Amino acid sequence: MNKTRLNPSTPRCKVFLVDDHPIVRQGLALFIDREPDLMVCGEADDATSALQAIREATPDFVVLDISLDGPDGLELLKTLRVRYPNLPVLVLSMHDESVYAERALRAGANGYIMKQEATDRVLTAIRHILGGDVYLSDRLTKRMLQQFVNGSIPPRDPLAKLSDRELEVYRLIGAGHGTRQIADELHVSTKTVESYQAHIKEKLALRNARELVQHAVEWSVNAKGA
Amino acid sequence: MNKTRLNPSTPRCKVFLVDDHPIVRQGLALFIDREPDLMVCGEADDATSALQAIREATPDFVVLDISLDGPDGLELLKTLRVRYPNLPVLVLSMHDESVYAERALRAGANGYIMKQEATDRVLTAIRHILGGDVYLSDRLTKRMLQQFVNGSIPPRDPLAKLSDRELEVYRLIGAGHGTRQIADELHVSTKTVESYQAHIKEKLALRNARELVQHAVEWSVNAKGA
DNA sequence: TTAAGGGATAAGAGAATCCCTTAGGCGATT
DNA sequence: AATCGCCTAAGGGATTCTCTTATCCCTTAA
Repeated sequence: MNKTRLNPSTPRCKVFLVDDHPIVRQGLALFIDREPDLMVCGEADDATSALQAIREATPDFVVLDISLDGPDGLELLKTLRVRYPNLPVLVLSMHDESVYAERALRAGANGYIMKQEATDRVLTAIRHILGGDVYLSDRLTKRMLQQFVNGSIPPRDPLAKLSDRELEVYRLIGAGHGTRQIADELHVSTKTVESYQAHIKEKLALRNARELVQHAVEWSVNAKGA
Repeated sequence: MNKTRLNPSTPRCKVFLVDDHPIVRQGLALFIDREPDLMVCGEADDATSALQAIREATPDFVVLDISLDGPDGLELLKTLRVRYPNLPVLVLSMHDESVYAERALRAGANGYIMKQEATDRVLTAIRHILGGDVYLSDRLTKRMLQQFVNGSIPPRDPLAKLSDRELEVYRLIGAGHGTRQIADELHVSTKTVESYQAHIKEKLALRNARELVQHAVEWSVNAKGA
């Protein structure tokens, strides 16, 4: 078979991109459009517009960045899972796998890949997933298997104790956002955000609000950690 | 005139890319290479290999991501400034401007642009800089001007505008201390500490208390203030 | 020498947040 | 069926935030 031959009877797979960095989006788009069996059918830079655009573009595949402004990628992923249970989603992240990978998979992602990885890995991942597999890095696969074998492993990262929502708030705190601002971004009451902040403080053993901000900012500066 | 005709008498400007995300690098590369007057002459994903590759590729321009693994982009920028004082550098960052822009400019960057901005802005920025200008976002330009106005001519270190007492409070904020705690430590009233915090916010053009803590923590993490 | 400016200190007041307690709904696990 | 964790959010007092204003002291300039 010839990979370069375009066959109109097998139309290209329509891929939708969600990432708040236009550079990344357009870079990916150029790459994907070069493939004979793939094409980009739309893009979005935040969760809200993504949902709308996806409804109209009816993609066969979504590439999703975890760390969006406002409601983050994890939230969007969960919503997508409800509305389109069979739509395959590949999660992109600039963060180390240890922080988001497990959450993403639990939320129904079909694959997880870091932006540090080579670009053609994205294509590999897309094809793996379209073939029905789940795509993970070797390292992460090993870790998940190990976790499977000996029950659960002691979470070395204290952030693992945070729930998805709490982590989302934590991230926004690290970006310098205020309580009210976060409430608006997540479309919940300030009281709810206050609750999350209290939970985070307790789980991370932080004594007051300043220490919480300090912790979150330091984490976000390191931005990838181990 | 045909734009597609390559004219050997006006060689394309050689651009070097430094970013630890291959997706971003290749996306930018595809974009830049489409321009008739620009071309990518090399790439690197960390500071060390960047220095070596730049020596060999002799670029006319460098696009540099601030947040690299290992020695970060700021370090690399400073080194480049020493070795190639006239080599123009555009700094890319995924962080909000308030975090790194000042440091980058102080370290000698010719422009600062966020990955959230449109891709063609990168091209605009490159051309601006090649024309001898400095490229900043409108918002950032405004902020810098304001600091220029209500400060003095040398905005070298924005912290230089802080009084001794204010700097002391700033330090303690960066350590995660609360208002009351700082008041006790300095043996003054909480009202006084509140005043200092307000002064600091104004002098550094920070919008709210969270941003103040963010700024102070980031400063203390970088622990050099140089 | 009188005025002006900046730094250290702090009070007043309304808004926002912090902090602690409590709680309903929901899905998963037991 | 009971329990547990998560998401959501309310009540209420304590603290902080934010803005405005002010006094005292010291230095510099008119």
